[in-house]
Amino acid sequence: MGSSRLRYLRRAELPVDTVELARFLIGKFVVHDTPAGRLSGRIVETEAYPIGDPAAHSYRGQTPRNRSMFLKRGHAYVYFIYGTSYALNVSGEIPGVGGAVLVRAIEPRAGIELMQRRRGTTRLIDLTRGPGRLAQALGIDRAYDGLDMCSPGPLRLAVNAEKTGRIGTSVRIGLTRAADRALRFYERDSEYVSGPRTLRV
DNA sequence: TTGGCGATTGGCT
DNA sequence: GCCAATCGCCAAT
Repeated sequence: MGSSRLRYLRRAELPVDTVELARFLIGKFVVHDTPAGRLSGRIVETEAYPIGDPAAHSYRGQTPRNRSMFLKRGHAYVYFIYGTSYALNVSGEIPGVGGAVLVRAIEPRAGIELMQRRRGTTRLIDLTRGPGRLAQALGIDRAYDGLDMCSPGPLRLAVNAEKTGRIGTSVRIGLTRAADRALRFYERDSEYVSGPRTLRV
């Protein structure tokens, strides 16, 4: 079992590049400490929304909604989409430059019971597969937008001694613009990756 | 002030 | 696999 102790990631450990960060974050952990206990999961799928990307919310410049994308790397950018779901991102560039990594799927680890309650299902596989689902399971909403995940606080990035499996690459999911760019990263052997089978080789 | 649209999900076929 | 639900954002009026 891979349950060795977690160590919080320092900002200096994060690559100063959104695409590199997207790959780096595979196998790392999202940790949410709540009054009801710790919720955590191992990141198995990400997408990069880098500088100059027409599909990125930051493409047309800073606005009230996307301002967290312009914070120094390691800050949470949380947005609400389709009237139904929140999505958790990690900013990936220097201050004033927009770029972020969408966390698309995690493997649930700590606080599974609480996640099941929040999600209204006990099926592990459906708990945190997809950006909206993992945000709901972890209890992340707009209140978490702008939080520094590399400083003391409820939401952190962490790592442990587990090895990361082979990482696959594909186009991103659900886009119309810049839909051809291979900016999605995932752990090949994970059961907890979202998206169609055809994107999983 | 407004309307078109989106980095999704869940339910139904 | 397909499609409706749902609502905040922002470019254009």
